[in-house]
Amino acid sequence: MGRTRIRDIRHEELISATITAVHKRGYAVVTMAEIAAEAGASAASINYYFGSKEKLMEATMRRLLTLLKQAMLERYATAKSPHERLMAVIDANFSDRLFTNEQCSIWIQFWANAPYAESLQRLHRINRSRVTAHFRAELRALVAEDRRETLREALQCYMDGVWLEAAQSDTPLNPAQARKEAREVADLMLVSQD
Amino acid sequence: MGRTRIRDIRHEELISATITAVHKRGYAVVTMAEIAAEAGASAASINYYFGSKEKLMEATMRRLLTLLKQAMLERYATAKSPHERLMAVIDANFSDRLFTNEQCSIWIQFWANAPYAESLQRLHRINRSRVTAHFRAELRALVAEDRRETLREALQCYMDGVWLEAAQSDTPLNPAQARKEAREVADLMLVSQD
DNA sequence: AATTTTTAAATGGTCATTTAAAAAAATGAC
DNA sequence: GTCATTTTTTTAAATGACCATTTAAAAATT
Repeated sequence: MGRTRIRDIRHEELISATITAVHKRGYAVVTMAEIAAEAGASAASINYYFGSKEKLMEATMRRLLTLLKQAMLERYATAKSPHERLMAVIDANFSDRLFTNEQCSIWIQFWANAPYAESLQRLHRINRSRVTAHFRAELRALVAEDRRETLREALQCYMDGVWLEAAQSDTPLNPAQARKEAREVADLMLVSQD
Repeated sequence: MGRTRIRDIRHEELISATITAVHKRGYAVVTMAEIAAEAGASAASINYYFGSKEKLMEATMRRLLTLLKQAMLERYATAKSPHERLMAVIDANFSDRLFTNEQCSIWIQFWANAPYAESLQRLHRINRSRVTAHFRAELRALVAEDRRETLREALQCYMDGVWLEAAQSDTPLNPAQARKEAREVADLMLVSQD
């Protein structure tokens, strides 16, 4: 058992601290010392556990992707129809756990820096592909082929845009409201199809 | 006449160089020396003309906002109906002059850094307010009141999302195609209204 | 000759990463 | 259980870069 216990705990702590510190200070300027302070550790220990600042950022982004994937699978489990499953993908993106100021903020930070760091770009693409695949699968049963891709693109861009706007907000977000609006928008687009 | 001629030329050149350099290297890591090299000048001359790196970034962002405003006004001039004016706002955002890899890229860079720099945040808010106001004004004649804000939000988020995605692309963008799709999306949402 | 523009070099500061040593935890023989 | 030994974890301090900004002087323009 607990062979790697401390190692795991420190990974958790330092990734958490990274999320908080990047949100507070911005990816562009946050320092190892600031992240370490946030976790009550020293900058040197980050390198002991992660090897470099870049690898820490990569691990942090990977954590965010895992959270989103989990939220998506959770909701998929109980959804029965294509329409319900489409809404499950939407709900996952705006779930209480994910749609917070801190996470929207850091998500955008990674997003903006993805084009300049191979490792971030890879992760970013994997994530987008997954969401695209889910949308395509469910829209197949809901929308005529000639409009399907337009609608999928529109929905995905809309969701990205909501996150982008949320990242600028300095008042607490309202995930339930965001889900409701996103469902309305999706239905608005689907209506003209039946 | 030409009293401030050279000054104006240098401002132009250095802002252009900033756009290119930030696109190439990222806001997070671009240096004064790189920007200067892009313009065939020295880092010291940037400080001579702009005072500091931060002020250069602010001036560059201001230039981008001016371009967008101009594109919007140009198209507004020939639009006659609310629907045409709505499309004018959309077209402006995806005009040939603005919807390029370089500009989408730098726009996202500024966007991501706005929460951490007072001067950028101010400019960013001014811009969003302007777009919001235009949309509200035109949608008033096109959409019932109870759905108006949802639709406006959706459209704005969609457009932001398209820019965000464009910034990740490494193949040349297609502004005409983007305009066509955006119009389709807008009409799709308007259809369910009449 | 006076003013504006330009830059090489100096300055001062910041930061990621490494190093070397200390502290803490685990191991295991008794 | 205890204590010496080995391994893991932690950090203070050193290192070596890098960079924005300033300075002082030269070059260009008026």
